[in-house]
Amino acid sequence: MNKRQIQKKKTRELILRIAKEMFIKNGFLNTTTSQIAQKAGIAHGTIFLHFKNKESLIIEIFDLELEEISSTIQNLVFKAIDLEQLLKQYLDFIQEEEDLFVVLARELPFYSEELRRKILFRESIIRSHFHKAIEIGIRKNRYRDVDVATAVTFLFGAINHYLRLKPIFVKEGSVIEKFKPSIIKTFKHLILKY
Amino acid sequence: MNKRQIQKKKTRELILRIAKEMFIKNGFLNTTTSQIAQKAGIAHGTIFLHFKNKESLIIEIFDLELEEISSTIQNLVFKAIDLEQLLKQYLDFIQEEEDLFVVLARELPFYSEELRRKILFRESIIRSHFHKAIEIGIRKNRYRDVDVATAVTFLFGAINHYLRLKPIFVKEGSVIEKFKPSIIKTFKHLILKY
DNA sequence: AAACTCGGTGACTGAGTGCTCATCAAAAAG
DNA sequence: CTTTTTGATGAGCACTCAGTCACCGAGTTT
Repeated sequence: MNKRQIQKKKTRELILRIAKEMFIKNGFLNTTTSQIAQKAGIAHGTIFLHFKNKESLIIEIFDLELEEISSTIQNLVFKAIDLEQLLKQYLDFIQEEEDLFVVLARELPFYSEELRRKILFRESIIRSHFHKAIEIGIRKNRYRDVDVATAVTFLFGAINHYLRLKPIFVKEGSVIEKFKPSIIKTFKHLILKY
Repeated sequence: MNKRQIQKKKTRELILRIAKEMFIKNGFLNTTTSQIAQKAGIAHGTIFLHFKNKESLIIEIFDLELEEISSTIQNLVFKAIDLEQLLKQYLDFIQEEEDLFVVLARELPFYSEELRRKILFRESIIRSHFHKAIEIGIRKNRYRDVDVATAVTFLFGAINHYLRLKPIFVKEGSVIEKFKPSIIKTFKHLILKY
């Protein structure tokens, strides 16, 4: 790589890094390309030299981000001994990346078809892990015979509820941390026999 | 009232009616004041003659709408014999006004502080009815000793989940209708002993 | 009938937005 | 050294939006 190629790559990575920071902090919808350029210390037009449009920039960021999330979850699934462990660790992970999950919980319905499908596809994989774990428990007669898909929706719905409306639940700090125990307890109530 | 006052009132009510239609159909965020004016067959400026700004127009519409919702729910509570009846009738009501509830589920986090507080206040009243009904059941030893607030959040979280992402669940028609039985069943699982 | 009032008008403003393109300067190629 | 290439620039474009204001004319008052 010659000087030009190196510089080009650096600029591209700078844009990705700053954009990711800003998307997570203020959401995708509320982050403008001018803001990104300003914060990155580059010209506004430079962004469109590296990315066809704002949409493809966000798509690339989410692709990288979702890939990372997926592999982290994949690790959790292998490590987690039982369903409670899985849920606990999943909530820990959300808590670590809470700003990102808050943005996703809020903005998802407003994203483009393509982006929404990608995110929901990843979420469906995560859901399927819970799905399987519950089904196994039911088959072993350890869990109640619940409607598995709906039970998972109850769980994910509650998590998203806390994330979406985070400011009314906590002034600062993590909302997931605050409600983790009651989420776990209630989910256990839902599936455990007595 | 003279001719002028009558005409003024008519225009005001026309704006409210058309705006409400459009807000419910396309959401508050995606409805512009120009669109409202065009559809109402009046000049754009006329809107701001009757309402200080777009925000106060939406606030007035929601105030009327939320008042109606509240009184309907109040009636449900008196009619409903038990918790299952209450939930069933509440879901029936959401189904009737599904377009509005879809918009609220999606856009709520983006509304102004004032509007959000108003909507959440009404929702909290509805939640409190479920809350009370569950608590009574627990005291009578008919329900399990669940964390009541979280159980209600699981329920409302799931309902909002279906509403927010309606297009991925149904192509057309009501998403609540489709999932009503499984929502009721799963909620019963959550609170009923066996 | 003249003067005044006021609801309604719509062109206009200003603050955005994503995106473009003529231009530049430094690096690469000849 | 000269020419060509190319990444970066930033003024500016086309567009959207909520909100304003000088003006009009029908309705009301005198």
